[in-house]
Amino acid sequence: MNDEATRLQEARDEFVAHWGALGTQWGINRTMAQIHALLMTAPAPMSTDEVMEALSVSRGNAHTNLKELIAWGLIRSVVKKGERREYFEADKDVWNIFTTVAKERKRREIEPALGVLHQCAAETKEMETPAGKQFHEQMRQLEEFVGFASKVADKVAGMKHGFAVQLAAKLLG
Amino acid sequence: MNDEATRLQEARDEFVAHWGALGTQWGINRTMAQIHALLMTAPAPMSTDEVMEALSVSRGNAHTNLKELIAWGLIRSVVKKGERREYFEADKDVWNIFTTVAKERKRREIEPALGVLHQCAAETKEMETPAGKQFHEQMRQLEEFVGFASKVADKVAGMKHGFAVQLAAKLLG
DNA sequence: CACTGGTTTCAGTATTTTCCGAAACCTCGA
DNA sequence: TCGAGGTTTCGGAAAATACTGAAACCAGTG
Repeated sequence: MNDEATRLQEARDEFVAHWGALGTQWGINRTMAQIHALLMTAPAPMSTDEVMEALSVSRGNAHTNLKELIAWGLIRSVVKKGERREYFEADKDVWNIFTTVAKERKRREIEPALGVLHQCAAETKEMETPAGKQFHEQMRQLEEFVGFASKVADKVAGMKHGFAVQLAAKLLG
Repeated sequence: MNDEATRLQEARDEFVAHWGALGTQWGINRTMAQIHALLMTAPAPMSTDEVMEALSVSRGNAHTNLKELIAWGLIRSVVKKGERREYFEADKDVWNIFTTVAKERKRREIEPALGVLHQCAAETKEMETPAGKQFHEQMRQLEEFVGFASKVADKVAGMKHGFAVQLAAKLLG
């Protein structure tokens, strides 16, 4: 039954590979997504060298993306006592992962958009011509909506898991 | 007061430029995002040549991205009667834009992920070792969550604007 | 049927992003 | 202060993506 170990390894490799491919779909670089997949399914924290080995990537690449994952808050480094090197482990709780990603995406995608829309709306506030009014109105509506989305994202990302499930259940019911 | 026309033009250019930059942040190509911004703020439908002119891009580029926007459902082509060439106009309703984007993103980001997770979970369903069980459990949880997200996305994208506002108001209140 | 105005495709080029590999850099213990 | 083990940085190579320009194509009209 050592066969099972092999099949597990295969399944894990598959997961890592596909998750990496998916990552590129959503504008996350492949290596970063792969490392995340790897650590999410690791039975124990892994060192930089283990990651390099498992994914066949260079030290520089592994390092950059480990730091990036830390910056996102998706993994953290742990120090095994008596050891000098760093080990990394991923948060495995799906709800935590979700809220972390949601917060980050909000910061990167929603907030800059709000800034642009707000400015464009402000600049055209006083316009009198139909064209000016129409443009302003479009900006205002977009700003309103995106601002709204921003608030919703905050709210959801701040929820505890149980509460979110309850809410969603009601929504879907 | 022709000055207002100038300022409006500047504001619009700014919007188009920034929206394009934002687009790249979310994995949408710059030109596509710019064309969308342009058409969202156009007082009337525009032809391919007008788009090329306004953004200083090649015909091929304009054409490709116009088709892509049509494929997403964010713009549509209209034929002015008596004219031979195609004109394009964007849906300007923010809620429509949102649901359209949401549907497309779900299709591109959520559905493929579900497939991968489902397969990895299935492949490890019968495993007996702790490592195998743990991996399976992780896949199962991810699949469950993503499936859930998928349903929520459907539900929200299918809502009428008014209803969504009502719901969100309750959520934020 | 051939001309005109318009659309679509695509090979090659430019730009952007990602990755490697190696050197520079820390930090602790001897 | 040196050396070993480990981390960080970064210039340039490689890969992926976007864009151009021009040719092929298509549909009405004279």
